[in-house]
Amino acid sequence: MELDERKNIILKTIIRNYLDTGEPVGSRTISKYSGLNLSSATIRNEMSDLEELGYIEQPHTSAGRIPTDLGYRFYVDSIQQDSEKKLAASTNLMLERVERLEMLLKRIVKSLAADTDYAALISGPSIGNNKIKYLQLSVPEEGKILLILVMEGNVIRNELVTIPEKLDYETVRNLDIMLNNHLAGLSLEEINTSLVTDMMVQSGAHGESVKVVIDTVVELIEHDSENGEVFTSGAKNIFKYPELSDAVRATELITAFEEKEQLKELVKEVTTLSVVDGSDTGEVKVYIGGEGPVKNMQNCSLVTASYEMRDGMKGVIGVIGPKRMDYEKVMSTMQSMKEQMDRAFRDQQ
Amino acid sequence: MELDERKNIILKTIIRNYLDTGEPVGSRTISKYSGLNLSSATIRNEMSDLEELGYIEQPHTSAGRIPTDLGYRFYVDSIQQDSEKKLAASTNLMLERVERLEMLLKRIVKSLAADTDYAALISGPSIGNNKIKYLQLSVPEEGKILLILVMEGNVIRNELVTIPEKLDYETVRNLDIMLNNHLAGLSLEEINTSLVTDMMVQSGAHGESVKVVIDTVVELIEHDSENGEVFTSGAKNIFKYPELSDAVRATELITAFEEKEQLKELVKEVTTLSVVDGSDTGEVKVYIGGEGPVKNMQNCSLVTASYEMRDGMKGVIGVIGPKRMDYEKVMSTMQSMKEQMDRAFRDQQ
DNA sequence: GTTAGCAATCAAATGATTAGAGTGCTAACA
DNA sequence: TGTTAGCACTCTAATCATTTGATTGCTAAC
Repeated sequence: MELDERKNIILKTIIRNYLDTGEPVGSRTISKYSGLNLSSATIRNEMSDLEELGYIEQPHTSAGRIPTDLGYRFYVDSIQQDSEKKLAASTNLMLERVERLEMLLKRIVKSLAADTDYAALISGPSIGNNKIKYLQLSVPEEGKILLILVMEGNVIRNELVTIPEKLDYETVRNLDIMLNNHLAGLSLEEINTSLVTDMMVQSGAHGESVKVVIDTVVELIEHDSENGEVFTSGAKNIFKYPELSDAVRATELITAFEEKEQLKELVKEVTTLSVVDGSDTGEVKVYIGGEGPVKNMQNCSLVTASYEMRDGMKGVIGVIGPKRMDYEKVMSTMQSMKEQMDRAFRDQQ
Repeated sequence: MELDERKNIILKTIIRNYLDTGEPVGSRTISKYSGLNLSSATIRNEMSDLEELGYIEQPHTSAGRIPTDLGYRFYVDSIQQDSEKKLAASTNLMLERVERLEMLLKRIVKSLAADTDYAALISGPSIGNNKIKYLQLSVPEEGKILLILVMEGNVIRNELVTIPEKLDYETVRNLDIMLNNHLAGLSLEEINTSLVTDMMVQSGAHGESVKVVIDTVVELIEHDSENGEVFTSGAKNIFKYPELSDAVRATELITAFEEKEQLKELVKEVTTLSVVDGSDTGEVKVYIGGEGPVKNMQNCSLVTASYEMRDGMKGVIGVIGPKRMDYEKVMSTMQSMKEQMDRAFRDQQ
C-alpha cells in the first residue's frame, strides 16, 4: 500500500488539526475540513489504511486518531520540502552592539523561548580543537602562578596554579618565554609526553613547576571542550502543555535544564552529527520523540540549528517542546535566528 | 490570653503531626498523641484558643487545623532554643582536596539538595567591596587589549577590550605600570572621576584607550558584585511535595531557578540582612512564607546560612522547600554543612 | 475545669446514569 | 469498483445523587 495523494492530504489534515487542538481527530472532522468533499465513511476507510501504515494511531477504541512519531516525521519532512519558508515574525535581535558574549547568548536564548513559547537552549562556542595563541604567567603571590591562556579566536581562560617552589620575577619571565616558544600554535592533541619532557628538561631545576603549569593548560582546554557553557530559557513554558506537565516528564526536563549535563551531551551530539552529515550542516533539524540525541525524552521534540562564529567555532541553538509542537513556526523562527546570528558574527569579525 | 505550658505542648504536637502527614490534624489525634491524657473535647477548647491567638487555622469547616505562618515561626524558634542540636547525618564533603571552586560549589549544593530532599542553592563568594590587587595588560592582536584583573583573595577576571588605536608593546607596558600605580589597592568606590581624569592626562595621547580600560575595570567589578554566580540543585524535588506542584507555584520556582536573577537578589538580601543584624551573623536563619527576602514565594520557606572564605569574602547556602518542611533536619544539615565549609576554607587558606 | 454526647458541616469517595464522539461493518448506490 | 448512508457497538467524560467519615462547636452533666 502506498501513500497516494489523497492519503497524503488526509494525513496532513489530521496532523495539522491535532497540532492545533491537541484532541484526537475523528473522521467527521476531516470530512469537513480536508477540502476533499468526501464523506466521513470514506475517510474512515482511508484512516484505517493510514493506521495500518503506521502514521496514526488510536489512543483507545472510541477516540479519533493522533499522529505517531512516523506521522510527525512525515509532516516535518514535508514542511522542509515546502521551500517557500515564510519566515515567522521573530524578535529582531539588533545584534549590532558589542556586548559581553555571555549577555548576548542569554538575550538570544531568551527571545528564542519567548518567540516560540517553548523551552530554548543555546551553547556558547567551545574552544575544543582550537589552537593556543599564547599564554602568559604572572605572580600574584609567593608560591602561586597566575596562568592566562589565550586561544585562537581570543577565547581567554585563567587559572591560579600552586607551584612547589618560590620563583622570582625573572625566572617566571623566562619560563613564560620558553613555554610560549613550545606551545604557541599547538592544539590539545599536539601536546604529547615527549614535548612535555622536553620542556621540563629545558627548565632544569624548575621542571616540576613547569609540569604543573602545563598540566593546568591541558586541563583548562579539556575542561572547556567538555564543558562549553549552555544557557537556557523558558523552562516554565513546559508547564503550558498539559501532555507534558505530569510529574515524571516534567521532572526529567527540569533536571535536564538545571543540571545542564544532559544538555551539554546533547549539544555535543548535535555538533558531531552535523559534521558527519557534512552536506547540510547548518540546516534546521528536527528530532522527534526519542530520535537522535534526545534519548529519554520520549514525549518531546527537539529542533536545532548551529550558528557560526569567527574562526569556525560553532555553537548550537535549540528548542525543546512537546511532540505536538508548532513545527512550522519553530523551524522558521530558528532559521531566522540562525541567519541573524551568522550575519552579526560575520560582520562583527 | 497567654501561651501556657499546655497550649505550648498542644501546638507543637499539632505542628509536628502536620509536618509528618501533611493532613490537617483534628482534636482526636492530639488527644491520643500529645501524652497529656485529655479528651478530644478539652483539646477542642484549647485549639479554639490557639486559633484565636493566630497560631493555627482551619482550611474549611469540618477539617482539622493547620499551622499559620505564625505557628511555623513559633515552632522554628522553639527548635532554635533547643540548643542541643543533634546534628543530622549529612554527607561528609571531604573538602580537603583542592579543586576548581566552581566544581566544589556544585558538589556542595548537590549534596545539600540530596541530604534534605529540597531545592538547594549556593552563591559563590563575590568580590564586591574587595580591593584591586593588580592588573595586567597584553596585546593578543592589533587594536585590542587583554585586561587581566586580579582582586585581593586572588579572584581573577579578564576581558578583551577594543581600543581606538594601535599600541606597541612598549606603550602598553608603560600604561600597565601607570595604571597599577594608581589603581592597585583601591576598591570600587575609590575610583572617582578626578582619579580617572588624572590618569588620562598622564597618558597623554593615549587617554582614550586608558579610559576604555578603566571603564572596563569598573564594569567588571560592578558586574561581578551584582552577578556573583549562584548554583542550584534539586529543583526537581519541588515536585515531590503536592502542596506546591500545581502549575503556578511550580512555574514561579522553576523560573527563579532557571533565570537565577531572583536568587541573586535573594542572596544579596540575605547577605546584607545578616550584616545589619550584626551579632548572630552566620547563624542558620529561617524565612517562612513571604518573610524577608522570599517575596512572592508565599507557600515556601527558605533556610539560609552564610559561609566564609579567606579574606572575609562571604557566600550563602540556602534550601527552599514547602512551608511544611522538616525544619529540624534542614536546619541541622545546614549547620553541619556550614561548619564543614568554614573549617575547610580556613585550613586551606 | 473536664468530659460525654450529639447535631451540624463539609470534603471526598462512590456509583449510577447520561451524553457524545467515534469506529467498523454492511448493504445499497453510481 | 469506489463511495456512501445507516446502524450497532464501544468507550470516555461529565453529571448528579448518595454515602462515608472526619471534625467541629455547643450543651449539659460530672
